[in-house]
Amino acid sequence: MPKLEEIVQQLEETGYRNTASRREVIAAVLSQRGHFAIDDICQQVRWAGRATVFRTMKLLQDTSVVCRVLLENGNLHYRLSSIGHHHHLVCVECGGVQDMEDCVVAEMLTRLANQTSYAIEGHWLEFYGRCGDCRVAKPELQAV
Amino acid sequence: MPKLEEIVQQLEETGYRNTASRREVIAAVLSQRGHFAIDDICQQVRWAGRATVFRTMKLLQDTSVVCRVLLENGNLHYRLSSIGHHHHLVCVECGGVQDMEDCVVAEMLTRLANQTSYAIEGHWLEFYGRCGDCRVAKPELQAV
DNA sequence: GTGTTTATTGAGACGAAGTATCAGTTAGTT
DNA sequence: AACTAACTGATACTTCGTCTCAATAAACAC
Ligand SMILES: [Mn+2]
Ligand SMILES: [Mn+2]
Ligand SMILES: [Zn+2]
Ligand SMILES: [Zn+2]
Repeated sequence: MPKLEEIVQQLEETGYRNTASRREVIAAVLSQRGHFAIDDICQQVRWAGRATVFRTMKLLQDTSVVCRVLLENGNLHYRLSSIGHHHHLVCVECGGVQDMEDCVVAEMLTRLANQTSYAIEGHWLEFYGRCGDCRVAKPELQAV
Repeated sequence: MPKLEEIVQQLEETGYRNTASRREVIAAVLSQRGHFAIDDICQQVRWAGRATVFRTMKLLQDTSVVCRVLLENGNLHYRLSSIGHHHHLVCVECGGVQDMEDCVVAEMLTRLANQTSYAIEGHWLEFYGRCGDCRVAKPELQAV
């Protein structure tokens, strides 16, 4: 979990400038718990403009500081990420997210490469369910 | 691949009314090739309003007449679907889509149920790559 | 420090996607 | 024919994200 200074420095080494707005957005992101929408950052930020929030979020995606979480309703959220490529287990009740560090489909990629003529370049995978706590709280609903 | 009359009849049996607008939207959907956006339907339709197109598309999703295709850029498209649960292999160059009838992660679900406290209720999985034809046309780009 | 260059900023316009409202219409039923 | 609940569509609205562009401020060289 990198700190503000580390992130800024890494950006500087890649040629990005160390600006006050950028720092404010990154600080707001680092203060988040769980997953959050871009709009959450926009509201938490004082002077940084909306466009800058979007621009900075894209930078943080590219540098793997945050990962994207596709909610079941289609909304796109973000989340601090200390690991590389991974997938999510999202609780549809409490919104809790669990990282799955082992990529389930990695082993599938070579199989796909053989069975089809496609060259696989990427994939999107999210799991939805109800976490243990929520199942205890409302046991009447059970997965099929 | 169900025909218009079959779809309408199935909807009627579920309590939905057989209306002219609904038929027009469904007919437009059935005329599509490959994947399409809702806006494509809105433009192809004469009298049916935009709200009705969205409403009817939701019906067609629920009855598995169409499936959703999440494009790499985040756009949501639709596609006629004759099969049940499946996933997609999307060519990022030509937009071609190939159905993957075997669900790769099905076997993973029981493993997840054991390893975590989550009750898995659903998942989203899409693959992106370049199809055989596009690879032949522009062989310089190769997947890693 | 001063000046130059170039990336960056933010206000605001814009567009796409989807939802909410609601008075008027229509399908199915009696 | 009358009734009623479902449906429609125009329109307003929200949310998400991009684009533009004049103004600003890093970084760097002197
Ligand atoms: Mn994550
Ligand atoms: Mn499909
Ligand atoms: Zn993966
Ligand atoms: Zn599946």
